[in-house]
Amino acid sequence: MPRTTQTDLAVLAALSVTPMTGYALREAILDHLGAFWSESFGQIYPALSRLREAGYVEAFDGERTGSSTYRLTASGRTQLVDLMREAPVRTPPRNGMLLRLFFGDVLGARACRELVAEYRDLATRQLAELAEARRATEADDAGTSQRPYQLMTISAGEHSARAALAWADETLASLDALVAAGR
Amino acid sequence: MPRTTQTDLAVLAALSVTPMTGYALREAILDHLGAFWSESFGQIYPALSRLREAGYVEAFDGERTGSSTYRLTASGRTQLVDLMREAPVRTPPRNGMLLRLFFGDVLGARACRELVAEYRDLATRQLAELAEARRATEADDAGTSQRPYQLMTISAGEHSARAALAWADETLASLDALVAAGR
DNA sequence: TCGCAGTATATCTGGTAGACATGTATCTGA
DNA sequence: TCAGATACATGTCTACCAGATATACTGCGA
Repeated sequence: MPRTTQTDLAVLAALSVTPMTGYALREAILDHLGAFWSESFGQIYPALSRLREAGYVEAFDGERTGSSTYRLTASGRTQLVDLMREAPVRTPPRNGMLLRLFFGDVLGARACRELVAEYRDLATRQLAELAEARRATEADDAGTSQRPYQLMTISAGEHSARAALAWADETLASLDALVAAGR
Repeated sequence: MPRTTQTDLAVLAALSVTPMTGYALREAILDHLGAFWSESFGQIYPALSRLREAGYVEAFDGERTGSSTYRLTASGRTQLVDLMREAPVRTPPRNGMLLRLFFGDVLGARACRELVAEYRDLATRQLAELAEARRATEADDAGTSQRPYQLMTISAGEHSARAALAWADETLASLDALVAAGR
C-alpha cells in the first residue's frame, strides 16, 4: 500500500523532538499521538535499524546496559521533511461496530444496543483524555512554535469524539424504539 | 491482532444478503459498506476458498466460464452469527494528515493549510455520497428489516463527515492566522 | 532478599492492502 | 462486421503492520 513506510516518518518525527530509546519512542507515540497514530515494537525496532543504516539516525549507549538511545542526524532531518511532503497514505476504513450494525437484524436490536453503548463509552473516555491533553498542552511553556499545531490535532479528536457521542445517543434512541416495537 | 479474521465475517455477512461471485462481493462491499469497511481481492478469494473448505459457503458455476457464484450454507449462517457476537476488533488509528499537522512547524503553515483543505474536500465528497446512499436506501422498498440498521450506519458517516468539515473550517482559519503572523 | 513492576530489545506469526498478471464477455463505434 | 475499449472475474506476490511472545535487566517495597 504505502509508497514508503509510514513508520519511518513517525519515528523520525518523534526523534526530531528529542533523542529516545525504542521503548521511549513507543511510549511517546502512545502518549502524544495515540489519538490518531500507533506504532508497535514489531515496527519500531526494525525501523530504527533501517534508519541507522541509512544514516538518518545515530545510536549511542543509553543509561542501562544493552539500551541504546537514538538521535536524528542532519540527513535524517532532511529525510523527515521529504517524507512529510509526501501525500498522506489513507488507511482503508475498518469499523467492526458499524459492520455489525449494518447487518443488525442478524444480531438483534438488543445486542446492537450494547455495541453502540460501548462505542459511546469509548467516545466519553476519549473526550476526557483529550481534555487532559489540552490542559497539559496549554499549560506547557516550552515549544511555543509546536503548540498551535498540537492544539489543532487535539481539536480534531474533540470534534470526532463529540460527533461519535451525538450519533450514539441518536442511535440508542432508535434502537430502543426498535426493541419496544418487538424487535 | 484479530482473534479470527475479520474478512470472513464481512464475506459471510455480505453473502447472507444474496449469493455472489468474488468480484461482485468486492463491488458490493465497496458500494454499501465503503464508508466504514473495505476488502481487497487479495483477501476475498483466499477467504472464499477457506470458507468453502469449512463448509460455510458453497460454490456453483456462474454465468460466465471460469466464474463461480458463492452461497451461504446453513452452517455458514450459524458461523456468521457466532462471528457477529465476537467483540469488534479495534483497528489502531493511523491518520497521516494529523501526524503531519502535529509536526506542522517542520512543514510550515502553508503546506499544512493545503493538507487540511484536501481533508475538507474529502469530507465534502463523503457527505455527498452519503446523501445519495440515504436517498437510495429510503427509496428502496425491499428489505424493510435491514433498512433501519443501514440508516444508522449512514447517519454515523454523516455525523463523522460533518465533524470533519467543522474542524477543517476552524483549523483553516487558525492556519490563516499563523500564515498572516509570518508563519 | 524475594518478588513484582517497569524498562528495554528483539523476533515470529499471521492479517491485510495494493499492485500485478491473466483471461473472458460484452458493448460501441468505425 | 470487426477492433478496441470496457467491464467481469480470478488469482498471486510483496511488503506493511499489529500483537503476542520471549528474554533480561533494574529499582523498589514488603
